[in-house]
Amino acid sequence: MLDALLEVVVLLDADMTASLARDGLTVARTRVLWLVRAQGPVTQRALADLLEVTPRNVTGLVDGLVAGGFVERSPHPDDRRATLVSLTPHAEQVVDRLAEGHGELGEQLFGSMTPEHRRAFADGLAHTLRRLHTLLDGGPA
Amino acid sequence: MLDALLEVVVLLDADMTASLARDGLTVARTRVLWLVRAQGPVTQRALADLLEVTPRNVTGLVDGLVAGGFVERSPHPDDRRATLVSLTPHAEQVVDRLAEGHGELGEQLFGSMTPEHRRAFADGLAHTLRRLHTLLDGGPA
DNA sequence: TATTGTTATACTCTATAACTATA
DNA sequence: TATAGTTATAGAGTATAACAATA
Repeated sequence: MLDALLEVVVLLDADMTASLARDGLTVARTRVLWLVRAQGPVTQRALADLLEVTPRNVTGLVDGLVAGGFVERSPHPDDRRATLVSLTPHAEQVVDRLAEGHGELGEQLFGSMTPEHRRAFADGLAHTLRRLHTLLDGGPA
Repeated sequence: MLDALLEVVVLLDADMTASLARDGLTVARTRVLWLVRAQGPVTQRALADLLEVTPRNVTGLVDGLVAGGFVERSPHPDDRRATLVSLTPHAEQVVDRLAEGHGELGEQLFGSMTPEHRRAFADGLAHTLRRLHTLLDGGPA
């Protein structure tokens, strides 16, 4: 069963990577866009905390997104050390489309399950998630 | 539901990455070890085909594994162009232990499910896998 | 001619450390 | 002193292209 789950992991990753590549995006950069859309303009420091990644890494991700025309940097109005990152209109469109695709993918993956199967599968996922959180948080180092 | 599945993806990846790091391994290099264990000594060309990765990439992966003492290169007996990659005794031990850990992880994730739940979840995974294969193989480009 | 594996080069994601400008 | 973001440096995974040795 773990093998099936791991195969799902691999295929989902391949599907998402290929899909994003068509828009000139990567998984890591798309996570940034997703956060900025949810939060509105944010500092790079906040992005680093939310992504659980170093500030240096955020610099690189934002550099790539600026070069691709997905985000813009602007000075923070109150703190001259800080930079605000915001979506361009183009990125807003792209991310909206990605959100639609997200819904469609769910429909394609689970839409043909019967309601009972879907509920049973959701239960299994919830169970697995709880176990994984236990492993990662409280598990043996 | 897709969100739960994606969270499982992220956490599983984090768990495996952390676990492998304790042995001085990465996910990509471990895939090589896994294949070599299954196949016996193989050429780098064969590894490139099996991993669906470029030959140049295999050179790098094998370089890293040689440096870590996990694999050895030896000349192919019949084809002087080719190189055979084989596991060191140390790697055999490590991979055996990883295989045990694989079993334990399955037990930790699914062992506390009731048999009916486990079967239902396995069904859901199989369904999802079929849909993913359809998407990736025959899906719209 | 075709194949095996390499060097050369490049891009992405990630990290630590040192530094600048600001708070 | 502390914080925000940068440059400098490094390692890992991935790719294409050119090339040498061999088939």
